[in-house]
Amino acid sequence: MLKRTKNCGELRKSDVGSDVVVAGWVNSYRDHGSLVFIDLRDRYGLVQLVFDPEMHPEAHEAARKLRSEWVIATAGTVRPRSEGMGNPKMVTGEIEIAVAELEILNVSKTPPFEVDNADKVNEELRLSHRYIDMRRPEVLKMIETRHKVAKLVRDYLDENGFFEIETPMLGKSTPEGARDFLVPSRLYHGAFYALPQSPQLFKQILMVGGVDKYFQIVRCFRDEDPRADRQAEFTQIDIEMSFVDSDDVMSMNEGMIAKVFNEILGVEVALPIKRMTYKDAVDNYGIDRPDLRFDMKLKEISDIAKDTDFKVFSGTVEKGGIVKGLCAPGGAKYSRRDIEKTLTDFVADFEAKGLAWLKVVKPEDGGEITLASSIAKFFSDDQKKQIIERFDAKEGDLILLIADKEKIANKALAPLRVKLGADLDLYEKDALEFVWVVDFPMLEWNEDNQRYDSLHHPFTAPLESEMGKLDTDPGNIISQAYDLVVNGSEVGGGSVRIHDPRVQEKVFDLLNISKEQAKDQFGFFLKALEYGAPPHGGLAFGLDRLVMLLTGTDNIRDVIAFPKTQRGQCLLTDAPSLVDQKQLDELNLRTQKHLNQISEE
RNA sequence: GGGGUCGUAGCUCAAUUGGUUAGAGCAUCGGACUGUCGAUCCGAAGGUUGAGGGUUCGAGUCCCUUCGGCCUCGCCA
Repeated sequence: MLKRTKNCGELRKSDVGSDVVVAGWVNSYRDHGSLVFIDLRDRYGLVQLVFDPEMHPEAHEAARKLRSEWVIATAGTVRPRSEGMGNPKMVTGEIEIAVAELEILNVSKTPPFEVDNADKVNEELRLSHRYIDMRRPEVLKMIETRHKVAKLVRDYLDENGFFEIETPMLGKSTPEGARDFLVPSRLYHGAFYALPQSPQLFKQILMVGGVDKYFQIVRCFRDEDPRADRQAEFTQIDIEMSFVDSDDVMSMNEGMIAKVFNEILGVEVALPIKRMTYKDAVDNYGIDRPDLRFDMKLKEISDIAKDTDFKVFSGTVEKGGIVKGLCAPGGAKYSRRDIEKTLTDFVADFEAKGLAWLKVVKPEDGGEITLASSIAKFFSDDQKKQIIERFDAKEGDLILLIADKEKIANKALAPLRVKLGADLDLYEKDALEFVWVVDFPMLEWNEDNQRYDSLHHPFTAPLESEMGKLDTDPGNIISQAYDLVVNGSEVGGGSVRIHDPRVQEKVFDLLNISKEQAKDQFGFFLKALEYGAPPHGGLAFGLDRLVMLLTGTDNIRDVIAFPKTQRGQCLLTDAPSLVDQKQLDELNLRTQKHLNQISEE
C-alpha cells in the first residue's frame, strides 16, 4: 500500500517540486478522454490530481474508472498550475499533483447523495448514512470544535487543580426529576439500574470524600421528548468544588467559558459576566433565560388597564391577572392579518387566549402620536398617553399586550419577544450576550400536586440569610442557584449545595418527601452528609449547547457525531430494536402486549 | 398524549381547477473530447407519487386511517 506522506488540503505553492503520496476519497472527476482530473478529499481539504496518458499511461487508464467516494492513494509530483489555470476557490488551487502511480484502496457504491450537496439533503437520509454526511467539511468542523472545547476545558480545569473522575453509569433510580432510562439487572431479577440524569449525588459525595475539586465530561440521560436543542442523551461538563461560595464557583467557571470563546471564536468575553436576579429576568423578559442581544423589555400596564373600558383588560386585573406586553420598534408595518392571525396563533401555542395590539401613529392633523387599533376606542386620551410613555413608544412601533394570569402572560410574551427580535432584525447575527441569572427561588408551588417542587434540585442551599424562612415562609426562600445564559439559551447552571443533613432533611420535608422515602431513595447520601461534609457547590454546562453556540447552529443533531431523531431512534444502527427471547429470559422479563393489540385478537 | 408541517426518480424539486403516457436539473450507465475545476457535448435507463382504504368516468391532487422526518405544547428536579 502506498503510504501517505502529505494531506490533501495542506499542500501549497511551497510544496512545488516535491514528490508526495496523498490518500482520500474521490470528490469529483473530470474525464477529458485524454487528461483526467480528480479532486481528492481528506479531512484537511481538496487537492486536484492530474492524470496524463503521455506521461503515465497505466495510472491514466486506471483513473478513468474512478467514481465518487472511491478511496485511493496516489504518488506524484506537486507542480504549479500555469497562469490562468489556478482555481481561486480552492486553498490548494495554485498547485496540482501530477500522478505517476494510482492505488485503488477501496471502491464505493454510488452514494445515496453527493457529499458536495449534502447540506440540501433531507436529514433522515443523512443520518442513516452518517459516515458519508460526516465527510462534509461542515460536519468535520463541528467534530473538531467539539474536540477543541473538551480539550480546553480539560486543560483549564487541570491547571486549576481539578481531578477528572468517572462516576457510574449504572445507578439507582430516583423518581424525582425527569423520567429515567432503566436497565434491567440480570443478577437481581425484577430490579433495575437507571442511567444517570446527572452525576449530582456522586459529585457531592466526592466532596465529602475530600476530592476538593472535581470535573467530568459526562453523558447524561433523560427519557423525555426531544426538542431542537435537546435530546435524551446529552453531554455535561460537570464540576464541583469544596469550601466555596457561589461567587467562587461563578468566577472559576466564567474564566473557563471566556477562555473557550476566546480560543474558538476569538471573542473577548468581558469579565466578570454581568448578573441579573431571577425576579428582574422574569419581570423584564418573562423568562429565567433572557436573550439580552436586544432590549425590548416587557412592561406591565395593569395599573392603567384596570381603569379602562376594555373589559378584557379591566376584568383580568380584577380577577388577579395582569396586563403586560412589549413595544416592537417598527412593528407597525405588520398587517392586521399578520397580527391577528400569525402573531395571535403564535402566542396561542403558549396558552395565551388573545393578543391585543396598538399601532403607534401620528394623526393626519399632525398632532402628537397616538394609538390606533380596533380596541383604541376603549382607552381615554390620557390612558393612551400613559401607555405610550410606559413603553417609550415611537411612531411606527407596535405595542402588543396580553391580559392573563401572570404566569401565562410571561410564558407567551417571552417567546414572542424572541421571535420579534429575530423578525425585526434587532440584533447583530454574531452577537453574544452572557449573563448569570441569580437569586432563584428555592421552591415553586405546584398547583396540580398541591405541594412545593424544587426549582433547581432538592440539594440546592438557601441563602444563609434566608434559613429562617424554612419554617415560616418556604415559598419565598431565595436559593444559592445560578444559571449561565447566553443569547437566551441556558448553557449551564448550578448551586451551592446543602451540606448540613438537618437542612437537607428539612428540604425533603418541604418537598413532601417522607422520612421513609428520603431514606429509601437518598439514605446513602444523607448518611454521607453526616460524616463531615464540607461546604461545597458546583455547576454543569451543556456541552452540546456550548458547541451549538460556537458553531452557530440551532440544531443539536449538528453537534453530535451520532445523534438520535425526534423519536429517539438512531437511524444508522436502527436502535432501539427488539431483542431475542433468550435475552429477555435471562433478565426475567416479559413484554406486555398493548391493550389495543389484545382487543384486536 | 396534543397541535403544525413535510413525504413525487438515487438526490433536489415541478406537475394549472381532479383530466392525455407524472417532468426537469444533478447523480447513474454508454459514447465523444488535451487544461478542466459544479467540465462540456450526444444518447440511454430510471417512478407501487411513504403505506392502506375510500369518493369519482378519472386521484400525485379530495376524504379517512396509518407510518416516518422536522418544529412545537405538555414533559425536561
